[in-house]
Amino acid sequence: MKIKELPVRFTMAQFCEVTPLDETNVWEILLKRNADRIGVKRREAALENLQKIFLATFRLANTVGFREMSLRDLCRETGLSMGGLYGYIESKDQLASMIADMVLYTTELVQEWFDHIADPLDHIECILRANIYLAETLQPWLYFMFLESRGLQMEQRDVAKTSELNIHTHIASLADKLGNISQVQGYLLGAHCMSLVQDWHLKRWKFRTANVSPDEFAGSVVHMVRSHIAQMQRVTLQLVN
Amino acid sequence: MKIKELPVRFTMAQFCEVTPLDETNVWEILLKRNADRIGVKRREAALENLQKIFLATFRLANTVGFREMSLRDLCRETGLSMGGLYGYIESKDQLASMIADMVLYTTELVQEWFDHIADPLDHIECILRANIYLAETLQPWLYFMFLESRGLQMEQRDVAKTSELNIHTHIASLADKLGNISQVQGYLLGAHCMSLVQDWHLKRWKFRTANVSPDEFAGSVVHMVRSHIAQMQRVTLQLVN
DNA sequence: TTGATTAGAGCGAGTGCTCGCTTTGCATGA
DNA sequence: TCATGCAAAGCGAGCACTCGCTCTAATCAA
Repeated sequence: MKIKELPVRFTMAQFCEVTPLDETNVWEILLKRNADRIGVKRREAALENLQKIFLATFRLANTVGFREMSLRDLCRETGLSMGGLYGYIESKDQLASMIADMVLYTTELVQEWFDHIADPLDHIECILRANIYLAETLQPWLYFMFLESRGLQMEQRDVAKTSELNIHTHIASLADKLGNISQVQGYLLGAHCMSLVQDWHLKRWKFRTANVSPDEFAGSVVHMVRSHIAQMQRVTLQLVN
Repeated sequence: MKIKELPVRFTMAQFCEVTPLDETNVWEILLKRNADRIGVKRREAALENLQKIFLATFRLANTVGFREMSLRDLCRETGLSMGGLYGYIESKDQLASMIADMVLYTTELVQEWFDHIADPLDHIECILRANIYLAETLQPWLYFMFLESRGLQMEQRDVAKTSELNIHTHIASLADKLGNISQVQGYLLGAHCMSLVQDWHLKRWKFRTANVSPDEFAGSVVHMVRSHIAQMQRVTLQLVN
């Protein structure tokens, strides 16, 4: 199935079928995008160790924080030595940069997937669903970026902000197409959408204990956004008549 | 004006009139709650320096992060010396604990302010508005807690989570009173409310550049939540008939 | 053997915190 | 009014320690 064949109200399972970003080839993409910096030649070992390093980084950074996670902790957690670790990264900062790069790459990839959808409301629903399902697959990556971006170098620092603003203004411009919605209302709609979507990876602990599925969550978010827009149009029409 | 005299759709200005948490007496509360640990006796100087220390902490921690902010940075920023600083705090960790304590104190204070409001929908609106306006006054405190709670000691660690869960379940239980709303729907409503409210202090940079006022933001959030609830009840009724 | 990979001691920079010392603010007595 | 005395408050070099990172000897695979 291709992306263009997805129904508007697509599920997590359907999304996973069409996306080129599942949990196995994430590591291949990572290796490919940083091939020049990674000294280790044996591809299999490299993939395995990359996975170890990044999963351990997420485990440590997402519980105590990236800066307070020492490289000695990381070595113990991965089973690698200091020297071994430095075959894959060239500095601790650059380890964070690789994560930022990966997040930027994937979010930009999704950005244009639904430009073929004519109806602005449906277009918004697709963007919401895609970003929630993406946040399900890449949760530790996105969570890391949100919480640690302050500690990164200038270049990576604004990745999270720019990515957010891109989607935000995209949704606002779609709202503008609907008519009967003021500029401020459209702007706030965009903000609310971002907030609701990000909730899925920011509060993963909450939804896991409550046993809420990504499909239920996405359905609820979409319902809320659609109700909000419909009510705005209804009220404005009342005022106009 | 008393809290019980507030209209349901109260504004930021009205909220500021009734709340005992404005920007000046925050420091008095802070001093009072930590009087035993603060060595400095002269009240005026103490208040002034406490303000300097905490504002500088927010400035530094909210740009580079609390753990990577060194106490020497803090000294430079406040104009105090290392020894002078330690007249007000007993350790760097305890500086963070004071912030956590303050946040816990204020959020618990607001918790029961609107229990006299009978209509669940109005009750929810009041909770939403109060928490947004509170987030306007205490933005750096709440932002700090959200981003740094991982780095704190065990006791302070869950302050943010517990506080969030309290309001979340409170809203969910109010939704339950409305009838025609399933448990999952109510739970997700609570989650969405928290997410939308927190957006105001988490993305302050965005709303500042876009020149959105707290009243506009609160109005939009309330509109969205009310539309969502109304639509849920409408659809369920249709299914029932 | 030979090239790739690992191990882990070691380095200097930077950290949170202490402590002996100096400066400040203010009640007192003339 | 003004010198005096003395806690209170502030200062900052120095301590022990951890950090990110490097480097060389040992080990492994082919």
